[in-house]
Amino acid sequence: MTELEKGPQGRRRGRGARERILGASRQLFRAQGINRTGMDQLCAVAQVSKRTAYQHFAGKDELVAEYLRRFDPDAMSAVFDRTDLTPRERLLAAFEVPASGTQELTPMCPYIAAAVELHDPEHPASQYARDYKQVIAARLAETAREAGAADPEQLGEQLALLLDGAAARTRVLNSESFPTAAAIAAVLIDNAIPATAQR
Amino acid sequence: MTELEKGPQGRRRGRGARERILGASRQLFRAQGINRTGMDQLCAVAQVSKRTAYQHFAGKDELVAEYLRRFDPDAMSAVFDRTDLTPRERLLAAFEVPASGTQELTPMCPYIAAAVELHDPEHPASQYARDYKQVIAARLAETAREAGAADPEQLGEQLALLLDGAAARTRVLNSESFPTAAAIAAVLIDNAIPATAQR
DNA sequence: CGTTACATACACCGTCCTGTGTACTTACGG
DNA sequence: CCGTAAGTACACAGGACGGTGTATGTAACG
Repeated sequence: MTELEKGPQGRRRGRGARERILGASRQLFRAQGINRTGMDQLCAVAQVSKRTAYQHFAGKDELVAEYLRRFDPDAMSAVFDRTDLTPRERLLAAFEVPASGTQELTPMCPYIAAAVELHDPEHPASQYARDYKQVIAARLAETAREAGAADPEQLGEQLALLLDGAAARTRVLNSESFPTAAAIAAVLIDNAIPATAQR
Repeated sequence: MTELEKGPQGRRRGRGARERILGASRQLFRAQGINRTGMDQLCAVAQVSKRTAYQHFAGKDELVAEYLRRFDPDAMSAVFDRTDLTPRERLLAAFEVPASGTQELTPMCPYIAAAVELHDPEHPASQYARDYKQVIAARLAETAREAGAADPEQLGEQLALLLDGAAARTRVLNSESFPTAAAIAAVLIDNAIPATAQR
């Protein structure tokens, strides 16, 4: 399952090596973690020769960084760019569990996972993870401002912390924690928006 | 620095091998992570021969599990067993940054770090991490009950999520997040305790 | 057609890792 | 004082890992 599109014949390969490598990265880094995924296995899944992989990426570190960059390049625009919701509803929508019908857990936020696994704040991927987290906090703050929060920066940082807490806790406990985070978020949002701004 | 107590002469070693191994684990797993710490290096720091290490621990996995078990065996009793504080104050004290005068960050919660690094929910250390997190949530819930919270279980789970969020976010952003978590905790606690129970 | 950029197969290097085998030394306790 | 348990030194197996060298193939495009 999750076979990663395969051509008519068993033989596929051919031209799109870079994309196939990044696809395999998403699959394997999520399923096994970064450190436990060797380049050999990754190339096998991607149906790409090892040589080709190293012609596209200077090393595994660069591949990991690119994997993170590709993961959510527009920073949860599926939530923040929704025009059918009020700002307040958008803030709450950020905590909705994406998993639809399946029974599987929300996967660990890959940015946190990478920062922990790589364990080096100077690693390009760690730096990007930091940037991403700050962008998300900024977008939350911006939306909080639109919602009329008294201190939007603070509310943004608080909601960002809730997202990370839910991600970490879901991973450690092996059970969904986003509903708890959503409940907290509701309290914080109502507390942060002055009564005069609510409708 | 953090030299790990050294005897009068440079030669130390001798009898307390097991404890020295666990001491070195604490030091190195924290500083470098579990996967990036080899048994060779660990034995060198512990001043223990590799053979001795494997006579005390069946393998690295068992050592990691024991490292976690030894880390905080009484589940934050320094916070929860304080008799000089009201239950409400104890709940807030859980978010105080332990670092006193130093400028270093709160280190990543080793239980989350282990669960992410090992990446296997069946690993003994991952199971213990899960247990530990549940114990902490239970102690928070118990304290919440003493403080008169309307739904102590829920408040306990919420505060536990805040702790994990602060830990994860501190690690990713490389800047202290516990104050933010403490601010949220204060809001949640005041919201959860009925006015009649407050004083 | 021929050029060129992309991809492949496959062997291989050096390094690190967990873990073991063996033979030797030290120190405590009865 | 001797037996036993604890620790030591050191080499090495066996595998995974990241990464490279080389020579070959092939599809697209001018």
